[in-house]
Order: sequence, then structure tokens, then C-alpha cells
Amino acid sequence: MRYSVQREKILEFVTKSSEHPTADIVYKNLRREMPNLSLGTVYRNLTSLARIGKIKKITVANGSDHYDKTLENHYHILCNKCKKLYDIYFNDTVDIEKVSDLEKSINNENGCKISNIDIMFYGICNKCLSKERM
Amino acid sequence: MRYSVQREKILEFVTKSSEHPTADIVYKNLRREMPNLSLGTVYRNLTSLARIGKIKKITVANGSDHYDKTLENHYHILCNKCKKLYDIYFNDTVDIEKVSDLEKSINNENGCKISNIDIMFYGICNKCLSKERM
DNA sequence: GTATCTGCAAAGAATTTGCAATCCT
DNA sequence: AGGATTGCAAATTCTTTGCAGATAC
Repeated sequence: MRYSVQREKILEFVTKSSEHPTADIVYKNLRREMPNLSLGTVYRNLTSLARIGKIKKITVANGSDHYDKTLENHYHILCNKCKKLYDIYFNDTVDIEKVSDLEKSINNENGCKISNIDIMFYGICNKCLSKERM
Repeated sequence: MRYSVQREKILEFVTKSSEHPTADIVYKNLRREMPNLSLGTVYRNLTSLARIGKIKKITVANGSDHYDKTLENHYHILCNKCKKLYDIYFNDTVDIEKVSDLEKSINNENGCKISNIDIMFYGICNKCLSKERM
């Protein structure tokens, strides 16, 4: 894959972002410094960056795909109120182990070959919860 | 919710189906006996049937939503070859327990309120695996 | 030089919606 | 009767793609 300014900036934006931007968010933000950037280019690069594993695509119910910097062993929650996607941090590493144990045992017991598991949580984020209580 | 033939047939189709039909599959199949059925009606009813819990919507990466009869404690694998969605059966009930344990512990340790977890497996189904070996 | 990548705009796929007619109750 | 539901078609939303020009190497 050849170098391009656009791809570098797109990767940088996703990597430095603490949110999990959609293609449109990446596009709108980078347009400020690159007024000629096109949405097609953003989609093409997000797709290829995900293919080579530099970032990860996250599919959610009822909405655009999000993109995340690649980090091991963490999951996401989509807030049904504000529609934002947050990381879920496990306080107890046992939880993480449960997931990978699960993955292993299913691999062995089924006739199919599992290449990956997507786990998505849905609910209300803590910000929206505290707003509700006010 | 008032009765309608269309909704009854749509629910029946999803419930009796061993596959996990998309809106389009439901539409194409029911059109044989209901030539005036419209795709909009199928979407509207699948959505409301899912809302009241009679069926379950399953969102997958890169493709249409699927619908499933509501059964507890089972998960799905999307075959990357044939793009079909299959149930995953656990031989060992411990696996199921791992998932619900996971759910409980996350509920307690995070500031957010989790209403549900979606777990999706991706890989190659056993049918496509045996074709590969031939 | 040439294959890759971009911007643009148009196309495509999936789903939703407005509206008048029709159907339950 | 009167509100819910339908069929139809148009609109929306998200994403992909064809193409001609620009860019990396």
C-alpha cells in the first residue's frame, strides 16, 4: 500500500480519538484542515485500514459503523439514549478470561471454524444515567 | 396492536423458519401467497414484532438485519463464505453460564446500565468447511 | 513511467416514511 | 365510525464505485 496524506490523517484521527468515530465524523473533522477531502476517500481508507488491522470496524444495530483504534480485550456499549459508543473496562480480569475461555470451548465443540467473536453491549451510559436522576 | 393477516403471516414465517430470514427473504417468500404484500409492510411488522419481543433482530457486519424466533441462550455464527446465519449450539452448558456470569459481573462493575448483550460469531460454517476439503 | 490513490458525482443497498385507500373492532 | 394498517412510491441513510486527473515511488 502506497503512502497518502489522506490515509495518514484518517488513521491518526481514529487512533487519537477517544470516541469511536463513524466515517462521517472522521470526514467532517478532517475537512477543516483538508477542505477537498472526499467522503469516498474516507470510506475507502477506513476499509483498507481495518483490513490490514490498524483499526477495527464496529457494527452496531440501527446506525453507521464505528471505527476504533485496535486494542486487545475490550468491548463496547452503545448508549440507547445518546447513541454514543463507549469502551467497557473490566475491573476484574477474570471477566476477560471468561470470554476467551468461551471462545476456545466453542471452537472445539462445533463443526464450524470461528475466526472472531463480536460482543456488543446495549444500555444507558453513566452520563445519561446521571442526567436521568437529576 | 390490532390484528392483520400480513403480520400474522410474517410472524409465522419467521417462527417456523429454521434459517434466520432477512426482511427481503420474508417478503419474497410471502409474496407467493400474498402477491400484493409490500416490502414496507414487512419492515414495519418485523420492527414492531421485535419491539414487543415476539421475534429478535440480529444485526451483522456488512449485510441486512436478520430476524430470529425468540429463544433463550443461543448465539449465531455468520458464515463468511455463504453469508448464511446459523445457530450455535453449546454442547457444554458451562459455556452458557460463562456468558451470563460475564453479563452479571459487568452490570455490577460499570457505571452504565446494560440492558442486553449481543454476541456474534464470524467464521466458516461446517457445510462450507466440508466443501473446502473436497 | 506507471500503478495507486484521490475527488467528485452518480449508483447501490437497506430501510423508512407520507399518503390515500382499506381493514379491524 | 374511527383509528390502525396496508400498498405504493418516493425519500433517506449509509456505503460503494466508475472515472479522469493527481501523486508516490
